[in-house]
Amino acid sequence: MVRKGGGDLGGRRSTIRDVAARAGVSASTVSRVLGGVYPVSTRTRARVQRAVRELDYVADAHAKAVAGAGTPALALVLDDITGPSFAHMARGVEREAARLGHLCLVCSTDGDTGHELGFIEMMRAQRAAAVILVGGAVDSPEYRRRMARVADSLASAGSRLVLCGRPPLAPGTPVTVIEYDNENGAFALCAHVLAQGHRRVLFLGGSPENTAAQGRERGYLAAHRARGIEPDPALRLSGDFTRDSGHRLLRRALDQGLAFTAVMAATDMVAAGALTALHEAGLSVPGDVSLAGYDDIPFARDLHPPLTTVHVPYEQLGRLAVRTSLGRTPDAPDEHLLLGTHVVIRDSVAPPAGAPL
Amino acid sequence: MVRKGGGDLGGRRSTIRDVAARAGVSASTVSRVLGGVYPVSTRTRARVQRAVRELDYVADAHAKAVAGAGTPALALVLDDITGPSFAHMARGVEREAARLGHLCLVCSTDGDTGHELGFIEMMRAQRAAAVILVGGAVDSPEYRRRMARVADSLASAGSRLVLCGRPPLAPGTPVTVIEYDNENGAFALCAHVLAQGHRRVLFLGGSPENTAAQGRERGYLAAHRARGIEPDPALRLSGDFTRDSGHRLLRRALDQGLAFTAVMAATDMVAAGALTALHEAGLSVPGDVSLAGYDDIPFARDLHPPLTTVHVPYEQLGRLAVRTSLGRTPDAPDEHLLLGTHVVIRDSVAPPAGAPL
DNA sequence: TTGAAAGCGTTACCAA
DNA sequence: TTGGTAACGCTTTCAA
Repeated sequence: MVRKGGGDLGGRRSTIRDVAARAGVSASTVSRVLGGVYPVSTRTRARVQRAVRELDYVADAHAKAVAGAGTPALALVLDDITGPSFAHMARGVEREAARLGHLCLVCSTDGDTGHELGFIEMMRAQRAAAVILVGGAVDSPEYRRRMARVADSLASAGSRLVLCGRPPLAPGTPVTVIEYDNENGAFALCAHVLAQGHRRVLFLGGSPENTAAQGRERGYLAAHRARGIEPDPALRLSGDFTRDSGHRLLRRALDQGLAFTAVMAATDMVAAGALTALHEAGLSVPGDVSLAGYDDIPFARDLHPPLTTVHVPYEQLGRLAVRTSLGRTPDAPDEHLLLGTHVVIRDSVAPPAGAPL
Repeated sequence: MVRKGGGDLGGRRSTIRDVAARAGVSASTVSRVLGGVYPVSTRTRARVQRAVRELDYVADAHAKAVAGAGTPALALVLDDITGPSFAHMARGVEREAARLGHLCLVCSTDGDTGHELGFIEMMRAQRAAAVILVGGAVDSPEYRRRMARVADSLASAGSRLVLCGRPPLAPGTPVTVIEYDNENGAFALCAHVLAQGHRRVLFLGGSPENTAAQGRERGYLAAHRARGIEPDPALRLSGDFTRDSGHRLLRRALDQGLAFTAVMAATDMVAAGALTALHEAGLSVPGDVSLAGYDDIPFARDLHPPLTTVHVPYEQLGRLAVRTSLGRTPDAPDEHLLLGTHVVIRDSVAPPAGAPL
C-alpha cells in the first residue's frame, strides 16, 4: 500500500537523520533548528524546515526523554473520572498542565489500593514530573507508611507526590498536600441547618473509613455540639459517595420509621439520590424535610428544589496541584495547603414544619 | 540531604547497569529476568530480583520505547472532561486501556481546533498506539481534509485515528469511526413526544455546526414529517450543550411568548437547565409542559420529574474505541461502527393539558 | 555556522 | 545460561 504525502519510508517513522539527509545537513543541525535557540544560518534553517514539512516529521518524544530533553508528563490518579467533583479536578489539572506544556496521564483505580500502587510504579517508570493522587483515602498507619515510601521513591526519581484531598503524611516527607476543608464546610452547613430549627438531622455519609467522609461527619457532629445538642447516633448512616447510595440509604431510613426533619448528605450525588427517594415517598422538600448536599456540582442548581450545599473549588484545586508540584525540587520539604469552602444557600433547607419563626 | 532506602545514587535514578553491578551480572541478564520469559538460572534470578528490590528499580519506559519494546500509550482527545457523557466515554477508554496494559494520555481542547491539531501532533511524537477523538465536530470539507491528513500521518507513524461520535471520512482513509445513532435516537424520542399529542415541540439544540446537534435535530424533524407535521422553524433554537444554555434559551422562549407544550433538549444537561427555568416560571412538568433530554446521564433520574431521555452507551463506546483500534494494522481500511440507542421513558413527558386521551 | 561522536537506558542479536 | 555489542532516535559537547 502506498502512503500519500512525501514522507514515505516504507512504513517507518521518519527520523532526524532522514530529515538531515533530505536537507543535506547533519542530524545535529536539524536538532538545532528544531530546538530553536541555536545559531543556524537562514539558508540552512529554511532547507531543514522544508524537509521537516515534506517528511511530516515530528521528533520522537521518547528518544528526547532518554536524551535528557523533553518535558515530562504529569500523572493524575483518581478513583473514577465519572464523579463530577473528580472530573472538575481533572479539568483543572489538565488545563494547567497544558498551559505549562505538559501532557497528562490519567489512571482510574476504582478504589483499589493495589491498582493505585501499580499505577504509581508505572508513573515512576514514565519519569512523570509529578504524581497527583486525588480523593479521600483510608487513613491508617499502613496508609502513611505506604505513601511515605511512595513519596520517597518518587522523589529519588526526580518526581513529586501530590496528595489532593487526602490526609497529610509525617512532617519531612517529600510530599505536597492540598486539602479543602471538609470539616469546617460541613460545620458551617450543618450550623445553617440547625439554625433553621432542625434538631434531628439525618447524616448520609460515605465509607466510614474515608477521610473525606470522616471530615464531613466531624463537622456535622461539631455543629451539633456547638449548639449543645448531642446528635442521635442512629441518625448517622454510612454508604458511599454515589447517587444510588443516597437513594438506598434514605429509603431504608424511611422504611425503618426513623424520625428526622432534615437530611445532610455527604455529597451532592448522595443528595440527589436521597431527593428522589424523598419524592418517591411523597415527601416535599423543604416542606416536609430539608436537604443539604456537599460539593456544589453544577447540577445542584437544577435539582428541585435547588440544593443548598457547600462549594468546593475543585478546578482550582487541580490547577494548584500542578502549579505547586512543578518547578519545585523533588525533595523539597513537605508543603501543606488548605483551601477554604463556603456554603451556598439555595432552596432546599427551610425551617421544619411547625417550627417557631 | 540523605535519601532513605538502599537505592541512593546521589539523586540519580538507578539504571539497569546499577542493578547488574549490584547483582554481579550483566545488564543483559537483568533485562532477561525482568522480561520474564527467558531462561535464567534460579540463583541468578534471585540475586537480580533482590538487587532490583534493594535499589527500588523500575525500568525506564522511554528507554524501553526507544529500544522498540514497551507498550505504547493511548491518547484521548476531548472537548471537556467535565461533560458527563464525555466522562463516561473517558472511563470506558481508560478502563479498557488499563485492562490491556496501556496507559492513557488525555487532552482537553475546549473546542479549539488548533489545540486539537497540536495535541494530535504531540500524540504522534509520543508514538501513541491510537488517538481517539471524541465528540461532535463541525463537518466541512476543511474538516474532512484535515482529518484525512491526520489519519494518514498517524497511520504512517504506526498509529491509528479513531473518531468517536464524529462524521466519517472518505472511504479508504485509515480511520476507525464509531458513531452512535443521533438521528434515530432523536427520531424515536420525538415520535414518543408527538404520540402523546404534542404538536408544538420546542427544540433546544446545540451549535448548528455540530454534527451531534445536527443529527438530533434531523431526528426531531423527521419524526414530525413522519406524522405529516411541518414543524414551526421558530421552535428550533440553538445554543450549546451546557446547562446554562438550556436555562437561557428556555427563559428567552418564555419571555418572547413562544407557544409550545413540550420541550426536547439536545442534551440532558440542556434539559436540566431548561427544567429549572420552567420551574422558575412556575410551570409544572409534565403538567404544563413536557420535557425530554438526550444522553441518559445518571443524574437524569434525579431530576424532578425524572427525565425521559435517550440512552447512549457511552462507556461501551469508549471500550469499543480502544478494542477496535488496538490490534489492527495501522493502515487497515476504514471501519465504521454504528451503535444503537434506545429511549428510556420516565415521567417528564405526558399528554398536553386538555389533550384527548 | 556546522559536523562527528559520545551518551542517554533499554533490548536483542550473536557468541561463548 | 550468560555476556558483549549494536541499535533505537535524539541531544550535546567538542572540534573544526
